[in-house]
Amino acid sequence: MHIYRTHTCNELRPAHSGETARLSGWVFRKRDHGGILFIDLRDHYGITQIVVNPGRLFFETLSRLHLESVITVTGKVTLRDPDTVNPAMETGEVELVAETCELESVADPLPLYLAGEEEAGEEPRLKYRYLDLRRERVHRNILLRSQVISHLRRQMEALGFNEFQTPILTASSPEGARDYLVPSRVHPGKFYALPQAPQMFKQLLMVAGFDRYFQIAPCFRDEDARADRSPGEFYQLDLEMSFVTQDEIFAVVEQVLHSTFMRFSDKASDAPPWRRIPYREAMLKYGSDKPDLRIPLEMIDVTGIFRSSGFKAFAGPIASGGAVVRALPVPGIKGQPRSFFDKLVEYAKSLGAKGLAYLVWDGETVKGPIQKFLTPEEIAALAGAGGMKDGDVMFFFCDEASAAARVGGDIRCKLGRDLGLIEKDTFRFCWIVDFPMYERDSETGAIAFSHNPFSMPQGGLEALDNADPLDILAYQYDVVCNGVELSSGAIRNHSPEIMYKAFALAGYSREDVESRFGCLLNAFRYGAPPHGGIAPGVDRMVMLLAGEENIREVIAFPMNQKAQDLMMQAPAEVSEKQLRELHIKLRGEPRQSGTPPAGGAPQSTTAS
RNA sequence: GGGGGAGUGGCGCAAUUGGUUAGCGCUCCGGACUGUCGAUCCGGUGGUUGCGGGUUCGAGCCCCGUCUCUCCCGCCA
Repeated sequence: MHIYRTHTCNELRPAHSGETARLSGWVFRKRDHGGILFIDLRDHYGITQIVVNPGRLFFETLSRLHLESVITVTGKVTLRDPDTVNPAMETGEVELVAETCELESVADPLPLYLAGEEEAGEEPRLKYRYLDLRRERVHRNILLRSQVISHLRRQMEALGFNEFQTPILTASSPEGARDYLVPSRVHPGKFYALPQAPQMFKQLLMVAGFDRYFQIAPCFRDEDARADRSPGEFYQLDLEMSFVTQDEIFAVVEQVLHSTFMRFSDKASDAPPWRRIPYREAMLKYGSDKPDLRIPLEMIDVTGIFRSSGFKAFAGPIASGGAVVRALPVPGIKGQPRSFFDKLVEYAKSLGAKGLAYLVWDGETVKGPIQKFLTPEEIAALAGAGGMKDGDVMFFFCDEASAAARVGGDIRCKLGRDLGLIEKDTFRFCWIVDFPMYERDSETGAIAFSHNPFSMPQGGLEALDNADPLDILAYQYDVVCNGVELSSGAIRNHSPEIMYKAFALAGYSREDVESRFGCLLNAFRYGAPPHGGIAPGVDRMVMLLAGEENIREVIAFPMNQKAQDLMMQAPAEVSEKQLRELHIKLRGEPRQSGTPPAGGAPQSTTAS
């Protein structure tokens, strides 16, 4: 007999009754009746009830054993009496009657309680992550992640993609997020950077003629966390294809993601081809470039109706500052209490709006704070534009276009949540296409790349030469699911000539481009295939599939919001010897934390 | 860098407008119990209410500072 187990804890069934079996696992729960002891023994696969009868030498030991101790139990598989069957357990028709028992690992009292429904706070959970990961929900999430990644690999290989590795120690990229830097021992004063994405490498693999690349790629960006953004590192299904159009890339992503979402979730999922929404339309209708299409509300532009109206708070900014007015019609909420509208006005102000105007269609009349400023004709025009019926309410957002979109888009989502309008159990996918190539920097007023500077501008060189830069669109696209940006990609600019021009519009000289992107530029001089790609975020995909609101729930060992690993205590100080080898001298004194977290977190060092 | 929320025994939470000795569940420790399945019952240990100052006859609660966690903005080519 195997020294640890003959079966897993989710294997024994009535058919095994009478057999002698051996199980190993963690003591999940104990029910001690003094004369008889029940132990729920848990392993990766499931739970089996162990019965310990009185008289066994190990009865007393087991009854005093702490939860989560690891034991090996050998005994007879026995059918339970019909009235003691537990239908909630997969092994609930049988139990193992212990004859011998080995203690493999005796547990100390636990800092977290695992068998209860209530969940500990994030801090203890992350500090004792190896315990937290035993809990069924997180355990299942991590397993789902493993299966999703495996499925993605098989899909990609079936589509003729080859998986590559690219360097982790590489060069700092001059555009984009803050880099994580790694000092060089051999080259004093020089640094590697961890890749923000394998962007250049995958393009160079296309230049090298490999045609179809993919990688479950680790990406490192020193940016602050969000609920759906892990600080430090995350994974992308990075892919790149040669000799392709945007449509072909879309087809690959639609097939791979759709098959993944169908396979790993019971929720409905939009069948390809997915809706394509131009960036400008998304910003107008949804106030966001990652619209949650489960919310059945859309904004409209009503700037023209207010331009010459008597409502000076809107007409003034439209005339003088180029403000716009966006309207959000919401059906059937005239019966909401006054407090509902007051709270929404306060909420709008908290978002930076000056106020929140609205009109209520109530029977034959239209009421609301701004009704008295508008003529019947103007109100009729609004009713027509928004298709207003009795009971409907129209909210107005007047500001510079991006601010109006931001506030309107936020309130659209809030109303969707608060009014319970979000479609249940559904994944709504869309492509956001035709991103602008450039935008005006809000601080400096200069023209800057709005997204990826390596994207191919629509219209090519001719557009760069002749069009207003702010009107030029890029072959740049995002995949969005339920308001979560899953992926961003582009058809790349593979022409040095177009690249010089594109960068010139953003204020880069030829010399700048050559010094910063010389490698890619040079590669493109020796025969570069037209190519493009995309990189869906694996963590976010798993988060959506697992139904989690927080990305840490699908990462085995996540860092906290301040980019600390509470379990490994990273980042940490290093020895003077290590610093000396790396030619590094710290500039500031170590900062004294007021209260180290329980267990003594590392004191952070300020190297400003 | 900025804004919101939170911080009370090991864990999760409570404590009327500022008013008695800071309560409850779980864990833990001791005891009882032969069919439970979040076992039950009895008893017990465990707290400088994150930290430092202030107001007050009196502070878990109010004020100031500070630290920590979290959500958001900035940031994320």
